[in-house]
Amino acid sequence: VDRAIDRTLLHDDVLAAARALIGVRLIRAAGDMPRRVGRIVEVEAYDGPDDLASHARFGRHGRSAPMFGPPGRAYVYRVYGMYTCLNVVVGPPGSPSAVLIRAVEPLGGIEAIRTARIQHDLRRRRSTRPPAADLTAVAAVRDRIGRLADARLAAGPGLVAAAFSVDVDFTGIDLCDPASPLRLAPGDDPAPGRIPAGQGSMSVIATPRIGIAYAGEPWVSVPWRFLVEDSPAASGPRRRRLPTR
DNA sequence: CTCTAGATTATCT
DNA sequence: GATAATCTAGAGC
Repeated sequence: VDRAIDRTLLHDDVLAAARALIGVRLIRAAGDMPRRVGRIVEVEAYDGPDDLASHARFGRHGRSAPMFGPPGRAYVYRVYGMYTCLNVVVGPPGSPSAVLIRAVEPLGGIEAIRTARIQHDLRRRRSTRPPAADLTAVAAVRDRIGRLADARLAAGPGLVAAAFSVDVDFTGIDLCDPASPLRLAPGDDPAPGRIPAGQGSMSVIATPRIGIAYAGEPWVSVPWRFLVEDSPAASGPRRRRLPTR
């Protein structure tokens, strides 16, 4: 069993906690499936009720209730009717801040991750298509996922949840408990928020957050998205084409 | 390569 | 009743 991260890492203000989560390992243990492990390479910070991009702006009720709880728990919700997003609750209890895990670089259990991605896509397809087993379409999904480079398997918030089989049932679980089916473990980085040399760039950059245009200024512009510069596993289009294994 | 439409449903006003 | 912390396919260049 792995050691979990030190929860006090998450006691800081939300920006410090978000930065500190870069490089941390996300671990998924599911029954008899091989253990899935990845390195967090991209996050976004959502601050208390004043942040008009945050789900906490509606107050302490409904899906966002875990945000108001103690740090280190998961806040998981469904978005756009079909995707799931994983957050780490941070800050002292009562301060409803959280960090969205936007992208993870797969390190272990990669075939299990691929399988989970395929299952997720097929499940999504099943709800919209007739129940007939459309073997051509199923083969197309398997083929598309099978060709993806490892680094693209969890390169977006909805893809992280799909790759690590995170469902909304997981909201509220303790990610700092080494016995949790989904947990956080320390990376072997030389310093918080830093990536070892040879594993890509050392630097962590900050940009505005994605997909929150509704929040207006200043929230659309504050640089509260943190990512490993040039990481091939970060979300969005890549500059360079990746080998497709 | 970039751009855009459309899928889908819990949660919000 | 409207919208959303997204993603993919397909069209156009």
